[in-house]
Amino acid sequence: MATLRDVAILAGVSNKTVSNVVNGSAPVRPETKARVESAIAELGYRPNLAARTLRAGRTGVIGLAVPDLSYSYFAELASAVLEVARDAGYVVLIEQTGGNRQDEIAFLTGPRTAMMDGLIFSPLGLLQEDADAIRVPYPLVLLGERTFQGSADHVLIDNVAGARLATQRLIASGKRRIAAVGMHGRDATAGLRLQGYREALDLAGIAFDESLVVYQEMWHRKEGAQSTESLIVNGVPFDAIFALNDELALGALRVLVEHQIQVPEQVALVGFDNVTEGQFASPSLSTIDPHRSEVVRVALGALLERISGEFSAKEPRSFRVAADFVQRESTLSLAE
Amino acid sequence: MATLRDVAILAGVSNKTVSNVVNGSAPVRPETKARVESAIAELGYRPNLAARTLRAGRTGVIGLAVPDLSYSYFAELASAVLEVARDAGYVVLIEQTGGNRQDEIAFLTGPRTAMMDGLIFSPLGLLQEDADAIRVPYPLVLLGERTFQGSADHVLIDNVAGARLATQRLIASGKRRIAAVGMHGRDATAGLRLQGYREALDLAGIAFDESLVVYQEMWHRKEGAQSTESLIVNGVPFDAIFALNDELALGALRVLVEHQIQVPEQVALVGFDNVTEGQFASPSLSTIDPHRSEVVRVALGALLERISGEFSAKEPRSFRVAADFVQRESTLSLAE
DNA sequence: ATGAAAGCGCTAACAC
DNA sequence: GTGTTAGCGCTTTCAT
Repeated sequence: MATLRDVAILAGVSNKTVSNVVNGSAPVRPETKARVESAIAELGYRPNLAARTLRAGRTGVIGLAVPDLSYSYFAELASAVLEVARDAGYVVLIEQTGGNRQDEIAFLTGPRTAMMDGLIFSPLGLLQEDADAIRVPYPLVLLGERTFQGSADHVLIDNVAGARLATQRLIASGKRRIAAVGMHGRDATAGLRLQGYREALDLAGIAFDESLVVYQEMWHRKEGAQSTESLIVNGVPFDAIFALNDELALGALRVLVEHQIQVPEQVALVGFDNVTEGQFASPSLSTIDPHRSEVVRVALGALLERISGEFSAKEPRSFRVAADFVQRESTLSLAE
Repeated sequence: MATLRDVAILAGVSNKTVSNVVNGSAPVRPETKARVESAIAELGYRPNLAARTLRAGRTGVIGLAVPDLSYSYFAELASAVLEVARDAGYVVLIEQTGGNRQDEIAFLTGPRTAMMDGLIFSPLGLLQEDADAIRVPYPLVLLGERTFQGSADHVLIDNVAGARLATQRLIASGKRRIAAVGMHGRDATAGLRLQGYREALDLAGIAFDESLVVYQEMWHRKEGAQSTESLIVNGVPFDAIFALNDELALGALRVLVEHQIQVPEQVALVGFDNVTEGQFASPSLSTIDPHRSEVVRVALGALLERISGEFSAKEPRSFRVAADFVQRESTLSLAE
């Protein structure tokens, strides 16, 4: 591999001049520049990033850590991060944490974060008491709902309001026995979404019925299917389902259709996340749109401000991104 | 940020000793080791990757370039790459090329590949005559069907055989008017899959009917829906659809259901890729499984051999991974 | 506008 | 087992 020095020798100039040509850091006489450029072409010279990084102290790499890229939601999130980061001149290192607490903590301080200028982290297993774990020696932006005390910036997704909205739409369309699918204590998201659900019931004066809450640790299509199956098998009467995410909803839909239950007439259905797939289900899936691209824009903006030092106050910042309802075929449309 | 030198001074030892402790490169007396370790902890020392890389000449980063991560297929592929690469001690930089030729070529030699020890590249727009473009100064493994002359290793997905198989299953179940959805000249994949389709027709003595081929540049659900809509609107009689990928198939399914066409009785449907989503469609989607995880295993294996120099012959290698049929509800099951 | 030289933090070769 | 030292390739003063 040719080095900058090789280019300098071939072009008959010094290191500095080559560097100036490569980086445009200082004006170079046109003829000198031409000589240098042809030497670069001849040798197939490419700047060594490691050396540049060693000098500059930054790598141009940001990290994105998500539980699992094979979930539509995180894949679409990652796609958005890649796009925005590229515009800012960064490359992105993606990491799958598996969503469990141990691995998430280990990752944060492990060697795999070593070359990142900063990290966008969508945690799942991390608990409130892990506030220490996120005190890391690089800029960090958390995605999601958790408000750790005094450490990293985070972008809050409006889980409570979104869930409330979803449930309210079901209620407004005349549904009363609304099942909530996907509750668990594994992470905060589930609890917050259930809270929104309960708030909507309260506001409408509908009693909360524990038998309508289906617990699931995982949020895949499979669990959505199982949950719905169990509601049916157990003979629990219900006229709507609020699935805590879209994948659960799509699994539920599959089972409803199998049982020839009319959606939305007999049972209406709403998910959460607005993954693309929901548009093409039959019937198409009503959902809560958490505005992924806005979340990404805000998160990356905050991260880049931290990296550049443009924003350097110690106190962490919170940004809240609103969520809204997307009406599709799986819920009755409200008369205007 | 503390450096190795700082640690050495605090522990009262030399650089080398600290390095030995950090890397286990040579035995260190337990008490010395303990002193070094406590100095590391006290200073919060983390090795500087750039410096290490500059010395060692490798970064521990591999790249993965795909057209777009928001396609289920590529997201699931990426997820597999991340997993296997992690086991091999590598981190992964993911890049979205957009699938067009210009950007793909520019990316290959651009600065964004500079820190990669090697690259796994799933091209779309690249043409046969771009063989030069893939002569890059780092190990490269191509995913897909293209056989560029004398340059990079590649892992071939068995498009022709897979498509033939899909079509044969439809024929065996009694279908005769099989539409092929998603043909185009944009990349080789479409042509190869159509070739497999035609081979199956020929073998069964069914005449190829151009009116059953629907052209689409893109392979999203949306185009699958449009294609099916157009077949119906144009009054083309058909009793089966072979969609060139699963997303097209899922879009097609949506329209079939909308029109209350019985699947598979009136129209059977097969896709290609075996994305998870197909299992939960109603009816579930029969498809060709290209064995993604095997593809990834082979590709990464080849790449790592090139990176380590374990395999250094100039001639590029080809690896072929078989594809097979997955029977689900969208095709009639064959009596045994 | 260009050159000389120092040094970013680490590892490896070589001494002791 | 441990210390000394040279240099990986680049950018960046500081001269000229």
